[in-house]
Amino acid sequence: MSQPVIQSLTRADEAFDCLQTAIVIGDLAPGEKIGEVELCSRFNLTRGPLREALGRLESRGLLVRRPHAGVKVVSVSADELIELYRIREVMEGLAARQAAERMTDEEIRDLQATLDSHEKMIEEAQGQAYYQAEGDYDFHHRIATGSRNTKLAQMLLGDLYYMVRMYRYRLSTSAGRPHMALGEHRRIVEAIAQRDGELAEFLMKRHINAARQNIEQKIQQGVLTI
Amino acid sequence: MSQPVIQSLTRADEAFDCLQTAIVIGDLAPGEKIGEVELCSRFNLTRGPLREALGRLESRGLLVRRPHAGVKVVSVSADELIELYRIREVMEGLAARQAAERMTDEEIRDLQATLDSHEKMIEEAQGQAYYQAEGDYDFHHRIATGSRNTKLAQMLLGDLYYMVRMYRYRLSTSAGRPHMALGEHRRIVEAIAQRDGELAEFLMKRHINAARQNIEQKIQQGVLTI
DNA sequence: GCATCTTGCATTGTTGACAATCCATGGTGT
DNA sequence: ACACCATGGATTGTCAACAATGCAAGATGC
Repeated sequence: MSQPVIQSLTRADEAFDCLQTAIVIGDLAPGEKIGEVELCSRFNLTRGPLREALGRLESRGLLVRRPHAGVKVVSVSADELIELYRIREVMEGLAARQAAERMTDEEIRDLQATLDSHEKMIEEAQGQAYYQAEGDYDFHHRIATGSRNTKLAQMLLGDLYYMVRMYRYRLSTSAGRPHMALGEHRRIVEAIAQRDGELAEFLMKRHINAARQNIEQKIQQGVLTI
Repeated sequence: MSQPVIQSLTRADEAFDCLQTAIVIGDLAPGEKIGEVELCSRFNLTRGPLREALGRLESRGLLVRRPHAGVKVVSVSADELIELYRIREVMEGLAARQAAERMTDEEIRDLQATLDSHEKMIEEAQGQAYYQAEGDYDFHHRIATGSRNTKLAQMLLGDLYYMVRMYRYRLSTSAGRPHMALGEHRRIVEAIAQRDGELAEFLMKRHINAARQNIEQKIQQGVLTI
């Protein structure tokens, strides 16, 4: 008998999730100053749980809080976004290497199947970059957990990705990039399937490096203002 | 006129600091289950601020919380400690590289002076590994902030170091290691002074790799049980 | 007319009481 | 005697009122 494992979500947890997604999808814009009472009415909470959630969000760096002065959503500059990608590069490189060493054969097959479905999506929904963005997230998510490195996965999934996703809805990937990214994903998985950790790390680093350059280019062209 | 910048610390901040240091120095042992009221009386707080602090600590991974069942200090296994060092390796490698590119000349001079004082300490207090441990922390701290990568510094200083320090008081570094570590530090700073980011990264990675192997060895020898 | 100080208001921080949940102990039935 | 269920106690989660602090608007002096 599998236990239900409902483990009654506490209000603070709900508040945390709500706020986090609200920030990530841009419902709460970066730099926006928000009052506690306003948030309470908006999410049907009382201030107790809300404050606990705010504390958690703050320690994760999604919002900043000055005593008696209020709380506002963090706004990362273009430079900081680039720095985020530099961090991703080394951390996900490590994740890929450890994933190559530790993922089960079944997980790898699943990953390959995932890429197949992504390919289909890209072909069918030509130009619909959204799927690719979600797919990209899915891919990196699996590698992070596949590393079997608890803290690494926690830092990637709990900290970095949320900050990156904050800006994803503005970063409509450029025309040819989804196809290219898929190819890079394919090669990474190939390396993992061959249990070649060193190669997987190298390819992953290059993959994220390319994504970073893509963004950097757009910022310089003025296409993307942050 | 430099502003006082007292910015009234809130009770929750105090609570957070108190608990964090209590956990780090081992006053609250890993795995120990702790009640809220007990903590309140121990640190002279009320439950409101305490709970907010607990939330923050939880999201940083220093303690785990099950709804209605209490909170206990996280206990990291030997394997997880090793994994922590793997993460440090890549992240601090990046920090060293960026520090080499961005630290001011003054900061570098300060860093060199710091190493000089460490050397003195090691010579004078032969065997007193504590200073070395603190010194080691100081060194890595400066490099992290010197990287000018806000998020990177935040992740290193706010997450990883605290977890590593939890176990530092047990990891009395072995006999010859302080001297060797100091030499490694020297070479890293040298590379930074020459603005050779690539070399700084390489040396830092090797430095942390050596520390990891040192711990791994001790665990295998059974000297260190976690 | 401009700057500075003061006062009032709005917002955050804190507190203690109340409600909901879990754990353990003791009882009962088989 | 063992297992299961029920009840009591303790602990956590939640709430609403109170206190403290910062911010802004208005008044006053230069």
